[in-house]
Amino acid sequence: MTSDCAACPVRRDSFCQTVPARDLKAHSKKRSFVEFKPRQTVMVEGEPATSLFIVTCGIVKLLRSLPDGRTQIVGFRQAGEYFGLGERDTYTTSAEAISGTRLCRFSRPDVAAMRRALPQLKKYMNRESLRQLTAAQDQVLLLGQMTAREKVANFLMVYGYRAPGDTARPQRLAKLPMSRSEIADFLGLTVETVSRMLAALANEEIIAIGQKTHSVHVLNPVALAGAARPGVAIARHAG
Amino acid sequence: MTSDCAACPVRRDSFCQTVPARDLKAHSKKRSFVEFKPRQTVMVEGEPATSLFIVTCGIVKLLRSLPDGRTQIVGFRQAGEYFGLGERDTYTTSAEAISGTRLCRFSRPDVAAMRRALPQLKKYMNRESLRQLTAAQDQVLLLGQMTAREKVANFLMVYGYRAPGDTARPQRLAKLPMSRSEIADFLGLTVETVSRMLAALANEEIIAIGQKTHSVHVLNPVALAGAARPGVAIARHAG
DNA sequence: GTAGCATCTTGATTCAGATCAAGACAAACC
DNA sequence: GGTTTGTCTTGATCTGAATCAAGATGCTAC
Repeated sequence: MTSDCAACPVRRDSFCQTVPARDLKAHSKKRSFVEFKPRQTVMVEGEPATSLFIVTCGIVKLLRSLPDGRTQIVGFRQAGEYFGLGERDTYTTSAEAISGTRLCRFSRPDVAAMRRALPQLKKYMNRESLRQLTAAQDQVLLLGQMTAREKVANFLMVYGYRAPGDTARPQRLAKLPMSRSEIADFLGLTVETVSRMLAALANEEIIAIGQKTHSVHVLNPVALAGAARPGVAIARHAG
Repeated sequence: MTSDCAACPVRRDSFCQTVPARDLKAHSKKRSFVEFKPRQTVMVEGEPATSLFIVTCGIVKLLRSLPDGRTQIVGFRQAGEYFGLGERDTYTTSAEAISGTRLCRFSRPDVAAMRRALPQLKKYMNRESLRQLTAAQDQVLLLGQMTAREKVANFLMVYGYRAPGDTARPQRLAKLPMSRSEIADFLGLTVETVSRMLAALANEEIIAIGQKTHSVHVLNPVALAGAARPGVAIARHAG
């Protein structure tokens, strides 16, 4: 169950840390790993909800769509987080791999059995769904009240984390795993506006944008926090 | 535990239906009812999270604020629903009574004891937090992608429910419990825009607005659903 | 009654962000 | 190499909703 991808940071309180792989194995009959390439669909909104997915490696986006094609990303899921089974017997979101992704898939009865047998798993899932609720409320505040500049700054505060082991000066951020249009769909903006806001922040020397890779480097974390409004941040992995 | 206010509809799967009052009483040592007047504050974002509240009667709004005063309503809670204790050890939202409200308050240890002793309560709370998550994602889609007109139409589809026993023709909706400014804070709009959109819908004879009470009457549910975009609706009691 | 205050509506104007349009740049292919 | 294709950036213009500003209406108190 542990991530075998050194680049994927796993939260300390995550699934993998809470429930050792061997315990899961003992109680799950149909556990199976699934791999997804970038842009590949994992599940589709409205289809029967049969599986619970746990991210082992990579990053997945959860999305909701309107009939006319407008799409909103309601959250991201990273290593150690789960998605899939929820309130209803159909999936309430679609899911798509952003980077190359490895997921652990459990059938509904397996999940029920494991929840019964492993109290620490049940506890983890309850805590995690509360965390996802708080993150979704963060996103509601962001979408409902913030300006485009504030939205982008907040996004960078949360998702522009430094890669582990990166000690370079000036402080630099890892290449964002998501594209400009994914950032836009998450923030309720257009690609053009996201690009303009990044350009503006770069112009103020708060960030620098990599010439070739489009990666984002934070030059002035304090000013970035100011642009995001102090005391306000969306939780990582909103959802 | 049952609502003693006939006007407050209680969902069939709600707290009150799931867990009989006597069972709760047996396991809770410090259970107490609290009453709130309209506009009275129940809890404040950032303060230590000590209580879980269950709405017995009335309606409560949950809100998040930015340092500069901008406020976003992240959800409403009605009879049979709970709020308060969540992911963190401080409240992540403030709560304020909209109508006159009666709440049932439980201390943290009492909640833990009851969850241990009453499996149906634990199950209800898990289900309910998943429902609140789905509702919050509905709101994210609404805030991120919908126009003002669509937002207001969706809101009416969900919160403009018919009062029980109201069989009048033409179909009429109960007076909305929340003010225009509360609708605005929930939809990420301004009061003026909400008022204008309601006026526009009234002008198209999709709804009628009560002259004295500002209550909203639906004249043409089909057209209203059209304005909200078919197949898209925010779940009641978004949260 | 009417005075005071809060809420709601309506109109005029402004502006942030969307839309439309054109290039710039990069990775993938032959 | 050159061509194709997709993503990103930049500029010009448009527009939906915010803002600013009056009024209208309703509620409460006296």
